[in-house]
Amino acid sequence: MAPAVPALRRPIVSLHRTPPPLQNLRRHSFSPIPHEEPCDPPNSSATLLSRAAALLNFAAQPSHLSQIHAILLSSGLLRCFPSLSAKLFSSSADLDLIQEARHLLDEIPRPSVPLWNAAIRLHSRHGAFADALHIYDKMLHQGVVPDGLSLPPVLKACGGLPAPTVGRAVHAHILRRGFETDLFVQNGLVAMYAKCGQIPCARAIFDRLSDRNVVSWTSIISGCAQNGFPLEALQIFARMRSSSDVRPDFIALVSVLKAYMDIEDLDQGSSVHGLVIKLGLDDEPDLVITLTAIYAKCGQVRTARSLFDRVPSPAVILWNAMISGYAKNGHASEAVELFREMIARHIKPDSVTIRSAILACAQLGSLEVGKWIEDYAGHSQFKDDIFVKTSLIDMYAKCGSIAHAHRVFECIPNKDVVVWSALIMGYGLHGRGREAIRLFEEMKCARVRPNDVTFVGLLSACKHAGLVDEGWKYFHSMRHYGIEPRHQHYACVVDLLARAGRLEKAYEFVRSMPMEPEVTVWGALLNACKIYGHVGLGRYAAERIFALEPSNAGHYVQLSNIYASVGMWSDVAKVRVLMKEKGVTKAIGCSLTEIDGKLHSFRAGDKSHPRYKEIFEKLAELEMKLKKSGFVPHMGSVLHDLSMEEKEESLCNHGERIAIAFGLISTAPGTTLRIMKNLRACVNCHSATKLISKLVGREIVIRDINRFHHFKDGLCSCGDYW
DNA sequence: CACTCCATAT
Repeated sequence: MAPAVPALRRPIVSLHRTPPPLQNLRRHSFSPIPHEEPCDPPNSSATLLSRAAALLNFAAQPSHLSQIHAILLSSGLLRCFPSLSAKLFSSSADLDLIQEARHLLDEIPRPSVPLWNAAIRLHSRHGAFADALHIYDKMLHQGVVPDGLSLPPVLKACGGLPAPTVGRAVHAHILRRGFETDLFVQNGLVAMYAKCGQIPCARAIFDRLSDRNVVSWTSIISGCAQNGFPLEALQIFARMRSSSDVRPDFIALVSVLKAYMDIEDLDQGSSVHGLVIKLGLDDEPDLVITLTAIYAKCGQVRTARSLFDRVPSPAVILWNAMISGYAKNGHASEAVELFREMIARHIKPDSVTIRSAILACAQLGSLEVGKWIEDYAGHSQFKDDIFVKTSLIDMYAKCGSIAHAHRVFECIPNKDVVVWSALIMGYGLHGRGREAIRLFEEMKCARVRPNDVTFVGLLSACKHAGLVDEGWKYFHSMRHYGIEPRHQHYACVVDLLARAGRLEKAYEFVRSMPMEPEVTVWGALLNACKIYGHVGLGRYAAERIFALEPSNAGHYVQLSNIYASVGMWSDVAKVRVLMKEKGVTKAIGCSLTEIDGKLHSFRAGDKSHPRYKEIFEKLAELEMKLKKSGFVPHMGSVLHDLSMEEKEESLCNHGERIAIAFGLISTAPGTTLRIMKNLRACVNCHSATKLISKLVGREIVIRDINRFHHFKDGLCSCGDYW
């Protein structure tokens, strides 16, 4: 069978014009391969053969190689000189041309062991594990005896399979062949078992090693770190430091940092940073990437950025670490900005970059920037990437346009469970629970199996829409799918029960949980207690929360609101004192709105905007209209009795309303206003906005920290429960 | 021979 030869755009003669190989060839005058005589030589074949053999040494680009391949085929040389096939094979392997190498291997009558090894290594290195194993199998079937270099890539391929079955067979094979003393093979075994999740096996082999080099230690450490055992990884690293004089190299430290990243221990992580510097490895690109990632992931974006900035031309992965670090830690605009800088510098993003940039847009909440990124992704080579599409669905939902999210969804040919879950979650965010349920049912009809995240989406959709009975039913259907409910699921049910006013039942439900309730669960109870003014239970839930998460200001505010709703002012004051004692400060309320592709941010009584005079005129007009139609501030008495904290709350209302006023004067009548805020919607503001939507005949879409509120004709999509 | 960045979750 002839190997596939790519179509040539230019005539073959152009090869002879390609300067470097030919010039080199003339200068060095390579001798022809002596012992092989052409069987039926075409014209001047000896010259061609010598040139071809030499050219292969210089084939530095796939296009060179395929042209040489074409010459050899069309001239008949390949058929006459089998040695050229082997040479062609090695060149293809060196250039990572897997397909080409694979075809050539089949053409070679009796490949040597190094040739087999090269073929296995090539496939293994590129993740073509099944192919690598297939080639190994074929080698054995031809009676070829593998050497010590054959097995490490075979083991690597076994490690890429989900089950250790094949790996065990190869292990047995190794013992039979007597390779068990080869350190490289041993290291390969350790890594293989660790990757298949067989950590005890990996450790057993590692422990029995009489001689351990840096790769042995690295294999077991990274095996643990990469497979969900960060603590074991760190424990072994400690043993490496104390009981051996093997110096960790950059790869070992990358894995150690990854383990600290997983347990989010930045303190220890930065002490490893110290070690990195001490060992003089701080310019090692992979370590810079991992260090940047750990700082960014733990919220130290400035430190991460300073590492990033020290690198003159960062690799794509480093850009990714920085961009996703920004996106995940509330620095969405920096993430988008950095992504733009990357494009401006003509650095080609990969699919991870694009996904991180889309995530940043989702956090940013700007529909305009969101459309821009979709356009960008649509023109990239990742336009059909299901991961990219999934994040677009999430992004559009979080940017307030469920219609856009649905459009992306519709265009995905083979929707997997994550795609469905993302849209279900999106409908839930917008309070459209019925549609979320319909989607869920459609998904089941499409024979896609829901997972635990699907149920988080579905139950939170029921929660946001107040579909109590449906939520209860779906919660209990989880077990039919063999899904064990987790905290988020319990939290949704607690919320649903409490919403229906069944606080006692909700508490009973919390007590019946098979695990220790976490903040989300108590938080749901606390929220409901605020709605129903249930002081006793609210206080209890708050105490549990404070024990678990003492520095989150939102919880203190909730408790304070419960006291306020029933007029317990002295307790409100006590909460304030408690906050001061613990050094907890409330996040400053901030509302954003986007006009003509530009984001405008408004804070407490903000007068910094260039058009603030017009804005405040509009605001006064709105206040008057509200008063005229009988609007009474809901928490008037609260404001009267409280100082700092509630004042802030009231100012936050202003911030939101300033954004509305600004939107009204900046857009054509009837345009939907879109506003994002960093806190949850507050009662006073919420009822005012409902009325405003009616008074000015506008649809107002507000994204708070938890969900969307669609205000229209005096009503809100949340049904006044959030 | 060993390694880093990654979509869906209150």
